[in-house]
Amino acid sequence: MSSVQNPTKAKILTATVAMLEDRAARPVRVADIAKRAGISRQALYLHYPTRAELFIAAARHVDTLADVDRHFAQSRAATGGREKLSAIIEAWASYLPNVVAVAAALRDLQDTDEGAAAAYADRMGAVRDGCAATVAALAADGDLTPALSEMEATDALWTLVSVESFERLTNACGWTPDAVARVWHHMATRALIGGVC
Amino acid sequence: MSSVQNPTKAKILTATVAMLEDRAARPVRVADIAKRAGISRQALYLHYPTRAELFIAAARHVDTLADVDRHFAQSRAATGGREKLSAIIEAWASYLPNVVAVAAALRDLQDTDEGAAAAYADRMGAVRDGCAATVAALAADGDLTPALSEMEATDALWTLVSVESFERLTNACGWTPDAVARVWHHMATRALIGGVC
DNA sequence: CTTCGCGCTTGACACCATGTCAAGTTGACG
DNA sequence: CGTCAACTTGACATGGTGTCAAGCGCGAAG
Repeated sequence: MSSVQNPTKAKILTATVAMLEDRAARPVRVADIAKRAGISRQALYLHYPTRAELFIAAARHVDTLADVDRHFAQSRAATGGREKLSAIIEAWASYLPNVVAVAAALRDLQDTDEGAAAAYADRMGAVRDGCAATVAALAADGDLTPALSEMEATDALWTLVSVESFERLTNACGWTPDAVARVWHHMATRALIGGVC
Repeated sequence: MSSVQNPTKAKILTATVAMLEDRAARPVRVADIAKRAGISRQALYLHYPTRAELFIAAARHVDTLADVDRHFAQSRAATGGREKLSAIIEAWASYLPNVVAVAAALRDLQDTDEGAAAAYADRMGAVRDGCAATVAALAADGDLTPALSEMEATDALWTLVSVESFERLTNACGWTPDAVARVWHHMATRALIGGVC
C-alpha cells in the first residue's frame, strides 16, 4: 500500500524527493520537478497548488515509504531509561537518511509559508516528545545526571540529534549514518547519565 | 574605528543587521533594508551590487563590531586542553549572540550564491580549526576519551557548538546564552574527556 | 457511434523580488 | 558659475511562482 493512490501524484512525489536529494540541483524549481516527473508544470499544479503543499506531501510520502512507526516501535516499547535512549538514537539515526533532504526543504520554507512552518514544527515536536519521554525514563530510573534539569536534558538531547547535526556530520564531515549513531550514543550517554559511567 | 569609512555604508549595514535580527520581518527584502536605512533601493545597489555581497559585508561588519579577536584571545592563549575547551566554549557562546542572525542569513544564501557559500564556509572553517586545536590539546594532555578519534572528537565538538544548535536552544527552547554555555560545557566535557570525570 | 468528462498539454499572463539603466536633483567645493 | 559625487526617481529586464483559458485524447456511458 502506497501513501498515494493516484499514479501521477506518486510520480510527482518520487521526482520531488529525487530532486531534493540531489544536492547538485539546488535550488530546486517546480518546473524541474515536473520535467523529472515527465509531466507538464501545470499538471503538477493541478495536484499540488503550491510549492509548499508539494513539499509537505513529499514529507508525508517519505514518512510512509520509510515506515516511521516500525522504526520507532522498539524505542516506544522500551521502559528502562538507558534502553530507551539507545533505542531512540538507533531508530532516529537509521530513519534520518530517508528524510533529511525533504526535512531540510520543509525547514527552508518556514519563513515564507505558514503551512510548511506548521508541518515542520509538528515533526520536530514529535522528535522532542520522544526525547522528553526518554529523559523522563532516565529520571525515573535515577539515572539522569544531576547537572541538568529534565527540561534542559530534553532540549540538549533534542538538539544533539537534530536534523541539522545529522546533515553536518554526514555532509560536511562525511560520516556514515552508523558513525553518527555511535557518536550520538556516546555523547548522549556521557552527557545525560549521571553517577559512574 | 569602524569597519566602514563611508557613513551611508554604515547606515546600510546597520539596517541590514537590524532587519536580519528582527525575526518578524522574514523574509528580508533589499527594498525593506533600504527603507530602514532611509535611502533609496538604488543607492543601496550603488554600494552593494548584490544581496549576497550586502550580507557578506554585514557579516564582516558584525565581526568587527563584536571584536572577534578579543573574544577568542584567551582560548587561543590557553595551552592545557581542559582550559582551552572551557575558554573556547565561553568565548564562542558569548560571541554568538552578536552574529547568529547574519550567520543564518549567509547560510541561507549558500545554495544560490557562490560568494556567500565561500564566506560562510570560511567562517565555519575557522570555528572548526578552533575545535581541532582544542581536541589536539586534550589529546596531548592524554585527556581525550579513547572512544573517539581526534577527527571524530573535532567534528563532534564542532557540531555540538554549531550556529544551528545555538539558534535552536535560544529560539525554540528559549535558553539564555549563559545556559547554552553551561550545558555545552557540561556536554563537551563529559563527551570528550576520558577516564574519571 | 456519439458524447461527455477527466486528466493532461500548450501557451499566455500576472505578480513579485532582484538587479540594471538612464536621466535628473542636490550640495560641496574649486 | 561649473563640476563632480552621491543620491533620487522611474522605467525596465529577468526569472521563478502561481493563474487562466483553450484544446486534446481517451475511456465510459448513453
